[in-house]
Amino acid sequence: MSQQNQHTPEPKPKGSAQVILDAARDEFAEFGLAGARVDRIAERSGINKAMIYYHFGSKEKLYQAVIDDHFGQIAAFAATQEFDAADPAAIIEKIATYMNALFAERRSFGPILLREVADGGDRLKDTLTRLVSQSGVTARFKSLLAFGQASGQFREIDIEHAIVSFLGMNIFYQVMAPVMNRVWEIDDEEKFRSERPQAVVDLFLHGLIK
Amino acid sequence: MSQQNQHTPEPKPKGSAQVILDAARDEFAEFGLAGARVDRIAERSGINKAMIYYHFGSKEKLYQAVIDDHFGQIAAFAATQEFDAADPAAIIEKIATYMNALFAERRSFGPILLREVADGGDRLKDTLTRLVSQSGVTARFKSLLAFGQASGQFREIDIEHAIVSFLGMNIFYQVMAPVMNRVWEIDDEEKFRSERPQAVVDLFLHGLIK
DNA sequence: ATAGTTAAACTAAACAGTTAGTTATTTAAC
DNA sequence: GTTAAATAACTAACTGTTTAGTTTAACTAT
Repeated sequence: MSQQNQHTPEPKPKGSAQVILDAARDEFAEFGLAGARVDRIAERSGINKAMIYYHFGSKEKLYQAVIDDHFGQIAAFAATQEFDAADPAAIIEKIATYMNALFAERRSFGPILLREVADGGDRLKDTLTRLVSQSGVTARFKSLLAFGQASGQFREIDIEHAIVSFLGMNIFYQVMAPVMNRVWEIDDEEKFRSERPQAVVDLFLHGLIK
Repeated sequence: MSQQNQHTPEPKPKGSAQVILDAARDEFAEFGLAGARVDRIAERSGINKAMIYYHFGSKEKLYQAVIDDHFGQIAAFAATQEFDAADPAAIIEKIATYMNALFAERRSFGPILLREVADGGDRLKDTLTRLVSQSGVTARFKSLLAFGQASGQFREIDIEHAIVSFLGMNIFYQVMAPVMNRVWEIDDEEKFRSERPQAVVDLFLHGLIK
């Protein structure tokens, strides 16, 4: 049964709080916290403005709820993943592919992230720090590179800088795409985007290897 | 008369349009176009609000003027640079160092760029496209990589992806610093920032070499 | 005269947040 | 199992404030 067929008397596909959250996500991605209009979120969601205040209390709290929702979903996905492979290259490729998919599938995430960082990132720091430390990506990535160095596969390089470079290669295009495409005359965005993880992994691994 | 001492009748170190522009740059970097307040720009600059409209016409036009001013200064600097070295590694290092210095010295540039990209980047595309094509960085970078490949120094790699990766490595930390520092526990931001160009060039070149 | 400038008061619109009241759904009492 | 009370979900209209942008009436230096 897809939704409720037959005898179920309540046809509620989504709670209205979730409908508001979805509309708010799009509004905040498009206009930012200061530029977003509560009336417009009400219009987009088809739900009365007073309900937004009823459910979320204020525009600011609604914005925070959107961010928490985003990171909650990422954390939920990350929790299901296993990174205990013996092959460093495979793990690196897996991370690159996941990050790519994250930005490709949740297009509102990029703009919200950019604006939030421009605002100083205060609403991000706690949630993101918790997500990063709980999922343990940094520690795993570090031990992975350290292992590669110890076993003589990888060159001696600064691990912190390598992580930042890896993240930069991955995320930069995903969030900058609208401008990059125009300036560097990339016509087929989807094609280029889908090629990215492989290109990143290729350059990164060659950069590491002795 | 508090300002003018002695005999100088015009104590004008900067035209007031420029003073407004400087104050507006900080305001827009901090709050974005929608979040910026014209009254606050007047207060910051110490110049009456009416003068802002006298000189710039509207908040939107003032914002565009700030962006044009930024890119104008970058273009002016780029015009003085010479990239005709025979050594690919030296050119790559030069570009990395310049990009680093750009974001380090003009801290308001990062936030404005981020917000502008989140807004779709329309106010950026024309100016940036002109700047990139006039300075010819892309063409030069491409021919540089192509030369390296032809001469057998560099591996066969996709040049577009390599450029995007290089830019990502360089720019990502510069604009994301406030959040990155916190999440990845980077204590000495200035030290890390200054190390970046070398780390980027090192990884990138090793990634290219056969 | 003219261009640049200031301070202050003003307007019209936009906006976040509220209110008073309505309808639906759940809970408890009989 | 029906009813009444309580709570949750909802609405249209309103309020008070903020804001971009204007105007006016002065002043200063060329």
